[in-house]
Amino acid sequence: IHYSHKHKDKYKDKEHKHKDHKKDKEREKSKHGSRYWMGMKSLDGKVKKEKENGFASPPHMKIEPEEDFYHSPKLAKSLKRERDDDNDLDFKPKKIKTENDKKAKKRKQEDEFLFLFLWEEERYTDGVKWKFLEHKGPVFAPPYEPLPSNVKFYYDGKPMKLSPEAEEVATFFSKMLDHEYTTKDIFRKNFFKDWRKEMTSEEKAKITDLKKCNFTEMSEYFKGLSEARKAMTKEQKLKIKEENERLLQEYGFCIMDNHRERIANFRIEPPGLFRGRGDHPKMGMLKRRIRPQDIIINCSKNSKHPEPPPGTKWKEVRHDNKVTWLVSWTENIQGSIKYIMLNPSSRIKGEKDWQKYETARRLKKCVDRIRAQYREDWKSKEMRVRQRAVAIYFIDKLALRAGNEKEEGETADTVGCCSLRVEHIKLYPENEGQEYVVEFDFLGKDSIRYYNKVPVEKRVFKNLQLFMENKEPDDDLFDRLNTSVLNKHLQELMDGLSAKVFRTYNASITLQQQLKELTNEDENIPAKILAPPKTFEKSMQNLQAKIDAKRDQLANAKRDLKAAKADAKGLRDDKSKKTVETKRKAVQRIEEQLMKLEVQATDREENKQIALGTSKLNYLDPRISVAWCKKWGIPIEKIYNKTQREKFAWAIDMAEKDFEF
DNA sequence: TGAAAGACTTGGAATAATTTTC
DNA sequence: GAAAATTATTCCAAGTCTTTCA
Repeated sequence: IHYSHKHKDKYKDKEHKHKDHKKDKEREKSKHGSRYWMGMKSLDGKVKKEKENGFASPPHMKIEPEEDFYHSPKLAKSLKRERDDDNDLDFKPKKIKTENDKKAKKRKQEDEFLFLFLWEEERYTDGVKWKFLEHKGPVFAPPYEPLPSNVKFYYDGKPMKLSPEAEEVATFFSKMLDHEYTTKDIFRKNFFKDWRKEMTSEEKAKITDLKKCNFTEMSEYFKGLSEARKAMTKEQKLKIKEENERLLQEYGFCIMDNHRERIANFRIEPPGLFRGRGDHPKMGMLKRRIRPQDIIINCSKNSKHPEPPPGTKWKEVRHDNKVTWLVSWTENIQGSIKYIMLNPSSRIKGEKDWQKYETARRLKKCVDRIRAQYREDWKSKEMRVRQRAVAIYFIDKLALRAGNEKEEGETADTVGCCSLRVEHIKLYPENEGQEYVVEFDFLGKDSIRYYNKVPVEKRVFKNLQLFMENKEPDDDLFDRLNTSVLNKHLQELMDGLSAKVFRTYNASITLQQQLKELTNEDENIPAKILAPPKTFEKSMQNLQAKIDAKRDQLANAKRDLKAAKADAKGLRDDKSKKTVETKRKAVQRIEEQLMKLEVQATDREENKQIALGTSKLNYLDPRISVAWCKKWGIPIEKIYNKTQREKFAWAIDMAEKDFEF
């Protein structure tokens, strides 16, 4: 086949240029990952044509490289060499499931296409993420529209016309008036300080006390606007929808290496007041408006780069194909960089996701060894080794996050494993009949409280006592450890291993086990798996409230019935008899409703068992669920909604019913 | 070597769209 | 057919981890 050489040469070229083998991982990744993505919506119609060949449709052949898709870098390398040496264009996957011979010839063609594409994908070595990238740039926040003159701001009871700059910031506050934030001291203090920066000197002189500011008219005005928006006619709503769709079509997609890909966040974040989570020292600060001169554009040299709005300039246009972002800017609250990147359905995100689960599957193979190792290390002579070993145990057993250190005063005070302080744990040699109990109580990511009482192994317990000796409550529990030391160690234990891999691994392996356990042949499976909503607890509470209300209602109805009966007994007329009947019916009806609610409640509670809830999107290998669906004939739509199906398209395509995590 | 910068994933809250209930 | 409840989507803060820099 003629087109082979060109590619071959390209490949060889690369090989010579890059002698370092650090990135073998990347190569190995694309080897099998491309299977799905290469068949995806393509721009030049090339793949589409192949699709007519039956190639890009769900595969009826299956490639089964040894070792569950994973090659150690070394192996990957040698496989590659082999091919290279053979000048191998009729490279065949090791095993092909053949259904019949008729299709064999066709399949061979497919293999050649497959090979070609694998070839193509293999170019991405040394961190290169794409070859071609073109997009339309970001959509900026709409400019500020001054308030109508009848909407006034009052200072100290008197109306006061603000300059547009000061007024805009005031509107940010007024829009949050109903929010708890605006009652918090830090929020108010930060807001007022930043607001004053936007004021004219006259305004600054006059407005000196936030308590004297009255934003209610402004607040009412915005409430009115949102009411009006809700009350719009069908046509008006449709018009807005169409406009949004137009914007999406124009700015919401980019072209990356022959694919038209959806962009995740093509709109620049509008200005507003920073809302931190928990006790964030910066809450209330002004998030300033992003202008074209703040924006760095990233695209390929040979693309048509986006034009800045008339009369403006980009900060920079660069061509860095070692990164995946299209647009970036520096945010003014923390000074961190924000990015515009692709949607989870894109090749670049999907491949990465897939890779993540492959890493977790590799952990499965050596987790026993690693566990044995850290248990051994609990006995180490070296303090840092012991601390490391106990930390890994927590990460593995309790799914704690790594816990990077954070700059004090810049963010809320939250911790993870490595940043735990003495004050965050309590030790109980005995507690409620269990030995060696550790009580965790700390604020984790997003200032969400982690509270847990767990019995641990004696050695762990003794070590913790040791770590806490002679320390103040606010001292680090693991004073000889940080995340970079920890991850360096993990990396040595397994290529690609870091703390968060344990979360992925443990979540996925547990899901698989649970599915196996809880699904039995003769049962009518389906309802079980239906994922409880993220708001599970809340909806459970709602339901409970309903049940309680219904009970009250029932009690009332019964009382009424009794009263009516008594009446009827006394009066003995038709009318009161009738009332008794209706009351009786009412009681009956309410009883039925109550029953229904109670059934609902137990159903929901039981469903929790295989809760696919929140972790579904980030920690559970989608192939497990996909395989389960295929095995039990459950439509995938029951598990994943549209967005999720797009994100996991690779898994839906890739996983067979016998997939094992 | 350690801090800072950079890139990318994770996850809650707000908001929009859709479905259910009354 | 409106209101309420539920579910989907968007938004963006807060993490993790890698790379760069001094």
